[in-house]
Amino acid sequence: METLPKTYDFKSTEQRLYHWWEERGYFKPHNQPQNTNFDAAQPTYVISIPPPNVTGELHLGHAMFVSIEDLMIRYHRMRGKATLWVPGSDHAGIATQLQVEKALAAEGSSREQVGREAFIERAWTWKNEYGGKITNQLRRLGASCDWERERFTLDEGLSRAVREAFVRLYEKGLIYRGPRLINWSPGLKTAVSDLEVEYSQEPGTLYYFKYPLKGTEDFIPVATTRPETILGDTALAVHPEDERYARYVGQSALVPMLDREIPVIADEYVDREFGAGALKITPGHDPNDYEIGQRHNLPVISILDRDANVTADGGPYAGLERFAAREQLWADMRAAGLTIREESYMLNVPRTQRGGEIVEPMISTQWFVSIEPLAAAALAAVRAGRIRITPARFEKTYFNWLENIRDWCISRQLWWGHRIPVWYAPDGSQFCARSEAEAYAQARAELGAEVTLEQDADVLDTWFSSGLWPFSTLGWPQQTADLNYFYPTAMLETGYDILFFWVARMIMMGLELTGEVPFHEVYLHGLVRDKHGRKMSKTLGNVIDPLQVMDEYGTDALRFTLLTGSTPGNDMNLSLERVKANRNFANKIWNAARYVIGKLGSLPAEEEAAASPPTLSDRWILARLDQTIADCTRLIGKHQYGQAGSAAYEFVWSEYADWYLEVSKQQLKQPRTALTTARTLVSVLDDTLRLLHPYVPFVTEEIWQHLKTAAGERFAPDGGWPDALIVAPWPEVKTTPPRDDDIADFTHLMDIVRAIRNARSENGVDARRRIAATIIAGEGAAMLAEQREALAALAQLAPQQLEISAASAEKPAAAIALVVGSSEIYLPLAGMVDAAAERSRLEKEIAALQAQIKRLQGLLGSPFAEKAPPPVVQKERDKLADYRASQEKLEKRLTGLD
RNA sequence: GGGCGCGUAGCUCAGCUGGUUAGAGCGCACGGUUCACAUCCGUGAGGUCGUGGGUUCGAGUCCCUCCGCGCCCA
Repeated sequence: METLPKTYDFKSTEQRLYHWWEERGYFKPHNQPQNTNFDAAQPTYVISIPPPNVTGELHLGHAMFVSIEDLMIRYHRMRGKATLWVPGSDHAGIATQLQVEKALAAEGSSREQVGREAFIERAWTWKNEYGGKITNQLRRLGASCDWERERFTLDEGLSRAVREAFVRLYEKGLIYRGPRLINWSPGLKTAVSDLEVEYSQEPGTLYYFKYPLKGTEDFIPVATTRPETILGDTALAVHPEDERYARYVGQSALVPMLDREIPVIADEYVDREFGAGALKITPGHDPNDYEIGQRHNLPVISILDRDANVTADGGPYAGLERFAAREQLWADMRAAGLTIREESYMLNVPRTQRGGEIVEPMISTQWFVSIEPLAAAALAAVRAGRIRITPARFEKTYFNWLENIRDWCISRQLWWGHRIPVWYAPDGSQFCARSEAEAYAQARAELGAEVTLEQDADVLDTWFSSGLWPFSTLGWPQQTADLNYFYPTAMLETGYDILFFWVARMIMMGLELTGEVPFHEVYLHGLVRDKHGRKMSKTLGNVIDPLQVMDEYGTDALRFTLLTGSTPGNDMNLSLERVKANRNFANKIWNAARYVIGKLGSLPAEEEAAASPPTLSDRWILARLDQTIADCTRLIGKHQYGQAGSAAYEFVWSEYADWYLEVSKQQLKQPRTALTTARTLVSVLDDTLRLLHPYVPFVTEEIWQHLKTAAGERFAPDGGWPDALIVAPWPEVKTTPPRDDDIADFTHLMDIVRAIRNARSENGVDARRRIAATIIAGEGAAMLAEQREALAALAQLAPQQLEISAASAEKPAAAIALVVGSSEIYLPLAGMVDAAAERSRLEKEIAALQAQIKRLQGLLGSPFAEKAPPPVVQKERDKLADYRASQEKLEKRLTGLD
């Protein structure tokens, strides 16, 4: 006979099982083009992993997405779909480059010193050394990805996809290059996209000053938060209806300290209430000003260079750093009598998502995706329901963003990334091609054989390659067998914080390049915060490391906590107490199984009990299992993963373990019922493990393997034991229609047991003492009689002194009387029943019932009885009848006491 | 300025399309060495579901107001 340790030891289990699963090939689709018996008609279920940064370290965001996606994957695998989870990682241009630069700096070197080629080599070394870290951490979470299909965004295949995508968009006129106002990161020395800029409210200063007008002593007062940009002003704007300044429109103003002449213009954009009511226009360094500049054909002056130092256009300030220039200029203006005042002001400061330093809007020649046509298609796909987003409210966010989208700046002045596939000839003409050779072919045809080309120095935004992820990982642009079979994918699961960065861009790219939606469904989860709802941060010191949590409580406990503690699209606060509780849950299942497996060794032979029909308890647990299977399946289908998990949890703990296992102890002692009981124990446990497997894969697989061995052929499920739980079929409801009467009967028994336990506890009866009981159960008598052993065991009654009858004239006098539905229970607690106390207790019970009766009488006398649906009304009528019957019984007892 | 989410038991959270004495875990009180489990078992206390109003026979659930917290976009 097999014996299991007393507690579940996740440490000795998790790694072993993970390797075993992987080795056995369970992470691969059972049906795939590489198989000899491949069937292209079989349905698939595919998820592309949100590729973590290759330099990243596991955090709870990863733990969250892995838990949810692995649940989805395991569920569909068990449902029989050809299930594929494509793993991979992202080269994360800026993040990785910064890491490598940091390493170089530590050696007293820099990327400029080592040069581009050596730097990239260095980055690859870095990637190869640390890149496996994050994927190994994903494995620890139990991620059942097909690792043989693992991809990296800078792989040759994916790089080819990136070049192909670029060329196609370029040839279609959807990619262009040109000078535009972009967000410049002076620290990183690269352009970043609008999305990579974060705005933070910070206290600052609003500077008021006089804008001198040419040829007069007059001036217009102007306010600005960034005085240094005065150097780049090319107009002064007032509101067209502003009487204060109307007469100046058309005249010229003089840029302070530079005396450059600029026009005074009128534009509706000016807010007369703000500051002094007039606006200086700096098209070279402000997005709004840039637009006004375009409307008025204003010249654009760049007064800051790539390092955010003042350019020659800044005259005497040339060479100063931007904030030094601000101070110097303001001091000079003060000396010149041009300043008015300064007031403190809350600034909206643009900072880079990565480096955190202040972004400088500036004119720069960059590559852009002409986004509107792509956005239109992406909008249409979701509007038409070809892609469904859960929770649905994010569709609105998605629409709103795409409807107001601006061209996407895709070039980055970095080295680590996909080099832009464009080559320039000495005369400036550009050739966009899939390879250098192709570019040369084009150039020679146009410019002659002697032409020499130079490739664009920039790389592409990392999100450009991420946008191709669902199809590039499957082989696109080649029409591979994988692509044909597995694309479009089924589900895209990720955090709502990258809806725009990633999800929307994949939809746009997928539709444009493959003509199909890249996935049919999007599921967005929320952020994981600390137990008080604060964002986790190193400065707050409240970061919870998932690896530590797994070390302490096990992977299953963490997964179950994340899965049942969150609702779609909402942030969750993680508390370690809850993780601990879920570790206990894993142990609970373990011990239930330990009991079942232990019992299987000591059963009577088959012939002794071959024909025993299931008892009420057996039928009840099977009926409840069916309900739980139906609930879990329905809820998972609706993406209500938390509720489905809780339903399984409740079933295992509060029904199977707390009640059925206890009953089974009695039933197993009797040869008549032993075998059916064992069979029921095994089959309910088997199905329950299947239901829980997507949530807590390790403990369930481990138990299931033990169960399979112990139960053997004798108690095998229909169709036999599969090789492993991970590939076992998802449970089906076995009995239809549901056996509601069995549930009602057993529930009645449970109510009786609870009432007796309660009475015992309230009367201070020693928990170990077996007491006598008389139960008068009317129509329920036969049912209870059949369950008398169970009843006696559960309520700690003395079996010889347990009387169950339909009706009885003899009601013990010195006894506590309980009424549970249609049953009356008498507990003759010799020497413990105080008549006065019993009377007062009964009176209290009666009063409570009367209150309920009164309430229901009122309800049923109201329009409720007319207007509510008949079944609802009937339910209340039945309740009223029950209460009345109970009241009657208790009153009789009360008078009987005299 | 526009949009969204949250506010339910001391704490962390469920509660799907409104159905009538509101659930879980932890914590708390009392009692338990019953042959699966003290990472456990039994019993119990604890909530006017942020506020005010409305719709309805019926509202934690739908609508509006306000208060508090958070997020996204501009």
